[in-house]
Order: sequence, then C-alpha cells, then structure tokens
Amino acid sequence: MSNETTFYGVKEIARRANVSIATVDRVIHNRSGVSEKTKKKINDIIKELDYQPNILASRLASRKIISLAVLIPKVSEETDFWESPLKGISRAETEIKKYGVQAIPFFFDLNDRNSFNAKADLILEGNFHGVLLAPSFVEEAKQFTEACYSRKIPFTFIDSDLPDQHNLCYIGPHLYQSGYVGAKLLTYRLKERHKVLVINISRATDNYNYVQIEEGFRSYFKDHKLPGDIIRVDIQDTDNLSVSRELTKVLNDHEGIQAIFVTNSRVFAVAKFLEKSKRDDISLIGYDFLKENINYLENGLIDFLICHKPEEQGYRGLMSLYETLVLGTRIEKVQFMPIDIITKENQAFYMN
Amino acid sequence: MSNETTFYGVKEIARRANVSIATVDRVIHNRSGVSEKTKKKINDIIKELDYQPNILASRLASRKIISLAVLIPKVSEETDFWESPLKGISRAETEIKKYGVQAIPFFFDLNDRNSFNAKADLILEGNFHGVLLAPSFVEEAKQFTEACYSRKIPFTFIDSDLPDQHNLCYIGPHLYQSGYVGAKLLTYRLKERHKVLVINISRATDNYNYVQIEEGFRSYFKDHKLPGDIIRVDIQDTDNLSVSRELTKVLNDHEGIQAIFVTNSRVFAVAKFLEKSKRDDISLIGYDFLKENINYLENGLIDFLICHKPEEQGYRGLMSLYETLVLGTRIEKVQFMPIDIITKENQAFYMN
DNA sequence: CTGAAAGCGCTTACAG
DNA sequence: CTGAAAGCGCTTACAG
Repeated sequence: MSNETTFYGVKEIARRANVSIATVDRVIHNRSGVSEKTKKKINDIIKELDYQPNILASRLASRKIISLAVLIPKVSEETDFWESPLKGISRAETEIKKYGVQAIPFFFDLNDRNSFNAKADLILEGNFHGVLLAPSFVEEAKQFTEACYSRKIPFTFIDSDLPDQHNLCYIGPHLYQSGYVGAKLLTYRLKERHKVLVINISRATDNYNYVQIEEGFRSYFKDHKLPGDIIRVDIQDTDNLSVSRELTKVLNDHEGIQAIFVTNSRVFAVAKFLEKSKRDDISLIGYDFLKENINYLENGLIDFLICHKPEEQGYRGLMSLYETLVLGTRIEKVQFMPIDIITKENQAFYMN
Repeated sequence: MSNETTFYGVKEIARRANVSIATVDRVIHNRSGVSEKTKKKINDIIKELDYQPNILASRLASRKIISLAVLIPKVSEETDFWESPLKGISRAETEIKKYGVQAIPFFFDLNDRNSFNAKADLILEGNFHGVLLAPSFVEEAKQFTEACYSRKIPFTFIDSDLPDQHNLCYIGPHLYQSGYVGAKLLTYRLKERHKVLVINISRATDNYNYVQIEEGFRSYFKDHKLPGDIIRVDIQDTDNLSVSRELTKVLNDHEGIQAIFVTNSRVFAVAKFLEKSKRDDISLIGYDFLKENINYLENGLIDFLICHKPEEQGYRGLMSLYETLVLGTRIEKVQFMPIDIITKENQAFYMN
C-alpha cells in the first residue's frame, strides 16, 4: 500500500513519440488511419510507461452510451428465484449509469423455449454492445451466442454454463460439487444404512443443471462407500396438488426414507407436503434463498438450503461486461460462486 | 433499468442562479465567502434539480490526495488471520488509488496493548482524512476514537464492534449468533445427552469477542433444552506444547467428550493434538479460513469452520471511508457479515 | 463576497 | 495519415 507511483498520460506519450495526443488516442483505441511506423513507436512507449488509461477522464470526455442487453427468465409464480440476479444487475447498473452505461432487460418464460428465441432475436436487432444471459435452453442459447460471436458482441453466462462457447466468462455454481455438498449435509447424521430420495421438480425436460447436481450427489455416496439406496423421482407438474400426489406415491412405495434432497429451489413444495402429512422424521435439503424456503427453514421442516449467491451473479455478470467494454480489464473466464450453506441460525445474515 | 434521466450540472445551476460556477462550487462544498442570500438561492436550485455531482469530473479536477490510516493487528506466527483483511484493504486501495486515495497501514501487536497506543498516536499526528481500525483493545480503542471524533476524523470498525462510539460504521460478524450457529453444527448429530468442550485459546485476557461467542453458543443449548454438560477451558499460552498439555489434562478430567468448539482461529492447534493422540471420535469446530485449518478440514479432523469474510471486511471497511469522504454516500452504520459454514466439500469455492 | 480562466486526462469532430 | 482546438463537469488559484 501507499507506494508512490507516477501515472503517465497521453500527453507524455505524445511528447515522447513526437506526435499529437489525437494520434496517441487513435493507437490506444486501435482506430485506423495511423502509419505502421508511428503506431509501433507509440505502442512501444505505452508498454515502456505501463500506461494505464484514466477511466474517469475517458468516460467524462466520451458521450457515447454503452447499451447492454440482459436475457434472463422472468420471475414467475412458481419461483421468484430470478428476482435476485435481477436485483444484482440493477445494482450494477445504478453504479455504472453515470459512466454512460445502460442495461436493457429481456425476460423469457422458462416454460417456453420459443420465448427465449423471440427475445434473443430482439437483442440481435437491437445493436447492443454486450449481452448477459442465462443459457437455460441449451440449443437455443448456443445458436444465439454464435450469432453474437459472429457480430463480435461479447456475452457472459450466469446461473449455468455452456462449455466451449466464446463467452466472455461464466459466473455461477460448480453444480457437481454443489450436489456433493448436498449429499454430505444430508448424510451427516445418518448413521446406519441410508435410504434417501432425490427429487427434481421442473417442467423443462432437458435440465442440464439437474443432471450435474445429481451426479455430484451420487458421487459422494460412492466416494464414501455409503451403503443404502438412492431413490429418484421426476415431478414435471409443479403445482402443489401434483407434487403432493407424486410424493404420496413414492413415500408409499418406499418405506423408511430418512432424507430428501431437492435439486432446485422448489424444495418448499416438498416442505409443504411434509408439513401437511406430518412427516417431521424426514430431513430435507434443497436450494436457494427464497422467502418460502426460508419460512420452512425457520420452522424446521427444511434442514439446510444451499445457495450460490444469485444476486452476486447478476451483479458480477453485468460488471464483467462493463469491465471489458469500458475499462478494458481482463477477467477470469470461469468464476465459480461459493456453495453457501444456510441454516435456520445463520440465515438472517446471508448475503445473496 | 434503462430509464432516461437528464443529469444537470454546476453550469445549469449557475445559469439559473445567475452566478458563476465558482460560487456554485463554494456552496456545494460549504465553503465560506458566499452571502446567505445567494447561498439559499443556489441550495434551492440544487434541491429542485436533485443535483448529483459527477464524481469522475470532481476527482479528475481535484489534485487533492486523500490519506486513510489503517490500524490492524500484524500478521503473527500464531495466526495469519489478519492477512485476509489486509488483502481486502489492498484490493480496495488499488481500485481507488487512481481517484487520489491512498491507505497507510499501521500494525500493532495483539499481545501488546502499548503497541496499539503507539500506532494510534502516530496516526493522530499524521493528519489523516479517515481511519479504519480493529478495536481489539477496548479501552485503548475508545480513547483513540474519541480523539478522532474530536478532530472530526471519521473512523470505521472491522472484526469487532464498540457500541455507542461515533464510528462511521461497523463491518464484521454478529458474534453472538455466530456462536449460536456453532452450537447447532456441533450438536447436529449428537443424539443423546451431550458432553461438549469449549476452548478459548488466546493470550489477551479481556477478549470481548470470545465472551459474545460463548454466550451465543450456550444460548443454543438453553433454547433447545439440550441436556448435558458444557465444559470450558481457557488456554493462555498459545504454543503447541502448552495447548497439548492443557488438552490432555481436560480430556482426562472429563471422560466422554464428544465434541469441541474452539472460539477462534486457533482450532488447528486442537486438531493437531487430536491427530497426535488419535482421538478421531471427537467432532471439532472452529473459526476461520486459514491454511492450517483447511488442511485439517481436508483430512477430516475439523468438521466445520465458521468464517466471517475477513477479506470482505477489509475491503468494505476501506471503501466505506472512500464512499463517505469522496462520494458523499450515506452508508449503513452496522453491516453484519454472513456466518459462513465451511466444510471439506465446499471449501474450494469459498470466497473470503 | 464574486467571477474569469486555466486545467484535470481524456475524446471528438473538423481541417488539412 | 496527422494535428489543433473545443469540450466533458468539475476544482483551483488569482484578481477584484
């Protein structure tokens, strides 16, 4: 800290290169119309001086507005999970608005892949400088981001990753490991032979996230040679009645289930069922810091929630575009969020 | 997001008030030499326009350097805990250096309260614009911050709080609740009557933190009417030999101890002892994301670590001063850090 | 008590 | 291919 450093600016570069600052500016921004020779000379000086542009001055002088598109699921009745990323995005926008950056949201319906395509097309027409998206529909997202890539529009993924795309970065959970942590918590107090139930409640049939979480979950049992059974069930209709019906069935078919792991934020639906059917003998673990989930955590029906800082994901996602586009910072391509463990006792201090 | 707002500046204010921008500037910064009449006129316009100063322009034009003092424990051989806050502070400084802010560190010795006074005096002589400190020695810190207050130097606490001081804010854990969480984790798999040991390893005799943590810890047992015994021991000599001797003694005196809770980062010393004496029947929980602790977490000797984002504390602590002094932002007086639960399985993704 | 002018480090037309 | 000049929204001496 506190070591004195002299910062050199365009003026000094211009002086040393014997050119005007306008020419220096052209080189810095890779604009055309500069001879190779002077270009090289200036670049050498820039390197020598370790020139760091003054962003304050840069943004102040430039009246350009940078528009970023945000493509995420809309908050539905089923789950208000996406409120959090949106909040983070808004926070980021507020912070960088005065520097001439704006973010335009486009919401798609998680139950309708066409809505994703429709919004994606709007974005492509819109001439944005960057895109932040949740690639919830794998194939559709691939198509869209390829279009972005060919137009040289940088884009960032949050919530889940699509490997080997030309994304600027991924900001979200390591899903496999998250499932692994879930298994650890679930079995922490199961001493004997276990009998556990894994539930995926989701309308989407190609949920990539779910697969990775379950893989991690099962690996924990394998790695620790835990004897017993893992039963799994898919529930496609997400309304309370359907969930209730399915659960009744599976708990009838399999007696002695000690614990349930829900692979997403719909864990409250299971908690509701357990509450009604008075099954307080079953441990329950699931995902995400939703109000409904917290309620069930509070009254003891949910033992643990796992959460991956959704708000932070949104905030960082937008900032990653800002940093690239405006500040020219190089950023980490993969930024895993922590796998946060939330209990009744620490929930009040959780930071999304 | 994305609502168009027109920002008005000093020029517009000056135009409307029929004065020069220099006069507007004087009013904005509460500088003397403006008649009450014009002052009022200008202030009214400022309110009417909801004027937001452009910090970029402000910092760019001003060549003033803002100096912040940082008063925290030095990294000792006993524990490298304070590395993390320092890291956060450095990160913050790097970010705001180009805006003319610098941070000067002053390190005191946690085993020597006089070193705190000595450094505090240096800071008071140094003419700083703000102070970030860990008030580890309660009385000494009070004296120092009162001196700051009378000199109108804003100061922020991290790591632990001193209630009812004129601090700008407190950024750190809710210690009581943190002990409460510790108890929950410790007892999560203790089914019958419990017998647990609480250990405080610390040279300082008036450790305020410890008291609050233990209070929370004990409350959990009371609130849940858990039957059994809580044994406690203070270990003042922090070297391995002393710790080993004390532990041998207490484990002899009290048979059947199932779990140990260490109230600070020295939990590795206990883990080392348990490892040597092959007591893998005892659950162990303690504090902080130190390399040594992580090792014992990895090999299973420590079950859980609790952590309060020390790096974030440092980062936010410095930023809180910057935001107040430079940006004029109003900030939260008490900012509790989350009570993070770290296990072998999620430690790789932990964010300090 | 007040204002005109220079300057912070950049960007942006415009002219050549 | 290059440069002179104005301007971004502020602050800072300096002059009156």
